[in-house]
Amino acid sequence: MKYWLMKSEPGTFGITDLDRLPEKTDHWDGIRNYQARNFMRDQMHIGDKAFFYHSNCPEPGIVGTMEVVREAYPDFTALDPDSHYFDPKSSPENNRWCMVDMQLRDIFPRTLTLVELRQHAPLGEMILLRKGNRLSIMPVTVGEWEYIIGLL
DNA sequence: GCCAACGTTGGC
DNA sequence: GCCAACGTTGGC
Repeated sequence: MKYWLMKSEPGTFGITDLDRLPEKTDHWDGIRNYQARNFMRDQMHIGDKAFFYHSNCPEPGIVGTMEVVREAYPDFTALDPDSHYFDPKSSPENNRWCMVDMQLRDIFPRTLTLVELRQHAPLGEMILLRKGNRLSIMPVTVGEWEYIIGLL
């Protein structure tokens, strides 16, 4: 089993939005970065766990956990001309993009903010904390996962 | 709203 | 295959 971190803007889709959905499950659509896509397509498996990270908001940070409940399948929003995520270079026969289904596990009692995470030396190597990082889906090591859970 | 960092595109 | 121009991300 692997561990991940997945970013979403709470103004678009936050953890409370996931909490309100049937089965607390949704497809993680709109990933338009090859590295993030490759992680989903090649390495994410049912049962993997992921941190839900709120980005581009007043208090960026980790707000809870999720679990992979469906492995990669075509991201239909790439084929929808009305979608913000429409990709004219994708077709039903050759859709460049994929998504996975995620189910909510825990909502943390407080946000583990980016500011707080940066204060912990054991997390110094986290991809999230590296300068210039922009990945929206990234792997997390077991050590990092357990350390972060321990901060709660 | 600014802007640094980085990814993607496309001309050559 | 290089690289300038452009677009996007996301913290601040």
